[in-house]
Amino acid sequence: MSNSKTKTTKIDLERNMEGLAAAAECLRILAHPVRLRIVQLLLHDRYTVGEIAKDCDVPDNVASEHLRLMQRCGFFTSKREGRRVYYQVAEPHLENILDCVESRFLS
Amino acid sequence: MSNSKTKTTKIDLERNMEGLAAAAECLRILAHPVRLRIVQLLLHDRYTVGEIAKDCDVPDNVASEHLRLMQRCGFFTSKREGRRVYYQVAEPHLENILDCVESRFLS
DNA sequence: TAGACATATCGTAATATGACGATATAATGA
DNA sequence: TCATTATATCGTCATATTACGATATGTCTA
Repeated sequence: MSNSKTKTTKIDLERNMEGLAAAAECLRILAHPVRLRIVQLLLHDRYTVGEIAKDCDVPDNVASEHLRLMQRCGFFTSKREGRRVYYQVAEPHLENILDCVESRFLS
Repeated sequence: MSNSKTKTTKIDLERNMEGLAAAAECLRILAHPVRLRIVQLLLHDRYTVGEIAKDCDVPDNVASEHLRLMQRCGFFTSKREGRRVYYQVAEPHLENILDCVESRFLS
């Protein structure tokens, strides 16, 4: 097991595991077909709950729950305008991750 | 909702959703701290079940189950040598995805 | 202010996931 | 062959996730 080229301290390993734990949480959020679709949409423009629900073919409350989940972990922000609420991307790394996903699964 | 620049057919949308469904499955597999650690390890070298279990600080059978899961979805292959079984990466895109993850969560 | 519309939240039931202990299989060596 | 080591599999329980219907909240307009 000691075939690594660079020295790694116990602190480094702890940091690494903490980072991976945080990453796993975010990936779990992302790991849902409707939520991936929502990310895809919001990377191109902002949308209301209703628009997203219609595009994804799910009830409004389900769309709202997905959006809340992703807002909680920092992916999106929302802004009410009248009776509508617009969501938009807040986490810049989402673009990179979706690029990876798309290059593997959509070609 | 019709503010897209390029035309998208119904077929395209179906393909897209299918791709996203497949992506979601893979992301679910990836979305676990121990499994992310295993991917990290195997991207650098091949390892046995026991080595992985020790590094990740989990029982051997748990490591074995994680490895089986990731082998089932095509991430890894395994090769027995004597009583040991070596696992190694089979899916080249794992490197890209882990790069994304690391650039966001380990810096 | 009443009703309609858009969104959010809550309770719940079905299903999936994760970890564990026990046991099974495979390979080695005494 | 028997004991040991390495890995795999199984049954099970605790917990997490998801979707759904019902209801609540916020906003607009008649």
